[in-house]
Amino acid sequence: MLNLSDTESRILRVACDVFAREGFRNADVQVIADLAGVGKGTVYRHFGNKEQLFLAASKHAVEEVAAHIWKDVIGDADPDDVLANIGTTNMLRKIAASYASYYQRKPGVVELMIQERAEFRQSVFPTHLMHRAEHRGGLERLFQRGMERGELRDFETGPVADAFADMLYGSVVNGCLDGGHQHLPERVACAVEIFINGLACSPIHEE
Amino acid sequence: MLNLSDTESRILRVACDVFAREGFRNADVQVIADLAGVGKGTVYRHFGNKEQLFLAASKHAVEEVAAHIWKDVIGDADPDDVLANIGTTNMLRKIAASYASYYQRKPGVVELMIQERAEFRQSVFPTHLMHRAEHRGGLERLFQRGMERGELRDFETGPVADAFADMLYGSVVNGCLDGGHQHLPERVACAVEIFINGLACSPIHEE
Amino acid sequence: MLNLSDTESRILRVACDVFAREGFRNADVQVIADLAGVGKGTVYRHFGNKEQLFLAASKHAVEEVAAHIWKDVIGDADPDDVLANIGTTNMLRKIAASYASYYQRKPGVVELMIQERAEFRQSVFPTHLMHRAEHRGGLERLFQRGMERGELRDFETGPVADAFADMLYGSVVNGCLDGGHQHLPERVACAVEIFINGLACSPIHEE
Amino acid sequence: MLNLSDTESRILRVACDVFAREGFRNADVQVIADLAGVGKGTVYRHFGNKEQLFLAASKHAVEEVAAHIWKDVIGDADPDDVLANIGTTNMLRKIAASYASYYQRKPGVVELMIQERAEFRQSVFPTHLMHRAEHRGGLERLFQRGMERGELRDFETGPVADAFADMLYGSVVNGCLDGGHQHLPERVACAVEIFINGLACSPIHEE
DNA sequence: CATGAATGAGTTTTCATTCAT
DNA sequence: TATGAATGAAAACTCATTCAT
Repeated sequence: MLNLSDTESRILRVACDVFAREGFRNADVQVIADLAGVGKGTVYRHFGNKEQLFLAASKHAVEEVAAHIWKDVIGDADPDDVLANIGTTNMLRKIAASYASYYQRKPGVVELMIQERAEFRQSVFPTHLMHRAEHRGGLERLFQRGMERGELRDFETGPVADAFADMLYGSVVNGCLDGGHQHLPERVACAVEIFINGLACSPIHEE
Repeated sequence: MLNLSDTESRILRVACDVFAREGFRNADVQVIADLAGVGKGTVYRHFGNKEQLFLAASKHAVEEVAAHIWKDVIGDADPDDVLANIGTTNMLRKIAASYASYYQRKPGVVELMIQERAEFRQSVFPTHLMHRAEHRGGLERLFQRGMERGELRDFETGPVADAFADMLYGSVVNGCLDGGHQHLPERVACAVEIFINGLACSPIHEE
Repeated sequence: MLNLSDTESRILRVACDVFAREGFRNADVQVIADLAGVGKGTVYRHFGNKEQLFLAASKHAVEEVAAHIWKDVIGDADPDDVLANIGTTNMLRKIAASYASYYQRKPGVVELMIQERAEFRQSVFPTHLMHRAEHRGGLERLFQRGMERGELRDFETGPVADAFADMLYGSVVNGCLDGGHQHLPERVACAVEIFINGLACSPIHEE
Repeated sequence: MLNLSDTESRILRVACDVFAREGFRNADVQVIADLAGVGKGTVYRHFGNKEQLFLAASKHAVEEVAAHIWKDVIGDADPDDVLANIGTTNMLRKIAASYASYYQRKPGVVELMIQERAEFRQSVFPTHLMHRAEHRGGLERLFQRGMERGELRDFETGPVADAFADMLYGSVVNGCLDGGHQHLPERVACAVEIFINGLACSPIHEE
């Protein structure tokens, strides 16, 4: 996000790869330095310690995801126009599809997310990311609009946003095992479809 | 599952705690041995190495979850009778609720799952567990029945089972951050409700 | 002082040498381990960390000095008998001479004392040591006796003991530079003589 | 002593503080540069390396002590006049008192001396300093005069000067532990008094 | 002259694993 | 079979020194 020097972004790129491949604990800062073509001291000079390096790499990766989705779903258009044109449910489908396709191409970023959750007990991912992706209200706002437009049933937006994010998270984390990332788009699409339309034959919408 | 000596099950119990608290890499086998009241060599004699110890602990914990859910949902009754009595969707609700309540009480087990995914790139959790939990067909079988009974729409059972499991996984993993485990039941219940009934106002079931 | 295992005392002996030769910061624990013929881990297992190792080595050395002086000056006799036989001033001379001869033979111990003062801002040495050496009253007690016996002028014992110890300390520390330790006995003897008899021609004893 | 640029003397002043506080090994040249408000390269340009920087700082501090004592004891007067006026023993008392009061105010300088002794096995202090302080014969010369004037008993001046310096050194080094520097003047005064008048009741001057 | 980014040699410390008792 | 002392490979991190700007 902030201006990164050339050296810093090269280190960060390499760090993402190495941390994704080896995991946080297993990764050797020396290896990162070597692959980035700098001295180990340089890595420490710029990022302080291994932990901060990891966090920076993780943040960096996640911001790229957010930027990618935004570009994919909204592009240069006005978000409201897009929403008006395609409707809330299609918007959700597009977001999910964009998500899935990103991680299909870069499954390493999933490992980064998992490492962060495992080591630091912080999930950089779900809702927060979406928030950023929308640059305002975020997912909750999207659900809010959908309800106002009569496209979605009435729910509290918070829990629904959580549920959506949790589902994506679960799909991506479990879908990226043993090369399963190749089927990520289908896996996510199926989940989203159920999420939107429900599994049961006779919905109790009118309850 | 297999017959564990007294010593072994004590070690395993302690290992679960320590691995959950410290993470796999961070955990010290010496500490586990001390807390279990045995020598370090004894731990290695029984479990070979740290990795196998972790895997055994993880498996142990997950089997307890499965047993708990089975007892909670099925008890001593005949599974088919239970299903006939309460219906497929309520069965799903009960499974999810049981799950949530278990992890609410033992959030450490969630950390174990995450560690396993992070370190060994294996998710011990979702489908597999359900399989075991049902002691036959598992989740897929349940969905199969639901479709046959006309309670669920027609889907391929595999992807639906994945979607359900992914959703639970995501809810639990993200719901157990910063003491959030206290709200796990609500979080899971909301997700399941959406999953069953859908988010959209006008389902396209008939499309 | 406490029972040291064979391994521990070997490590300690080597550590004294290495710390004396290289200084605390400059010493490499690996070198100590190698010279002691044990693995580096063994050193850490027994002494925790470099700092504690140093402190243990320093304490060990100082206790040897104390034991040496005691044996030299008192031997197996009764301290009071010795004092009665030779008088207070000769006792001081003997203590100082024993001190000097010890450090003449083992100038490395002086470096240990200096390192401790420099790194940890604690002077393991002067009064304290004497205290231990006497196994009761210590230096102060000796001065007390001397005054009671009319051999010494009236002073507060505390400051006098400090002055005596400071003088010994200064002589030893400065006398062990550039191989000067060979002249340590003379240097110390001269200082003690002045200390006892004064430098001025017309003492103001009767003031 | 030599002409120092503004930058150099600022660096030196800061270096004294930092070395005194942290010790030689522990001190970080970067910190010195920062506190002096210059780049790290500038420090190296002016002083070559860390060791020379320390030695320069130490020398600087010691020269200040010497200048202080000189001013305190001699002022602008003629040294011989002062000596004639107050006598040798009082001169010694004044030197010691001035010494003590200086270190009482700047105990950091003591640490510098100790560091130098510990790291470089050179004692910048005792005799040498006095030499400089007197700008000729120094301490030895003073004792020489005292003997000629019949104020001091006959001794070899070298050993006596050593003894005096050792005693001051020991008092200052051991007196500056744990805030003990507040009592430095008393500690030193007592030692000097003993040094001058002797501890024993019946001096053997006439032996 | 001044600067401060880059470097990498050098050290401490940890801990899984072994094996003699 | 149980033990726990010994081991040493492995890694994080520091900081004096250099040198291009």
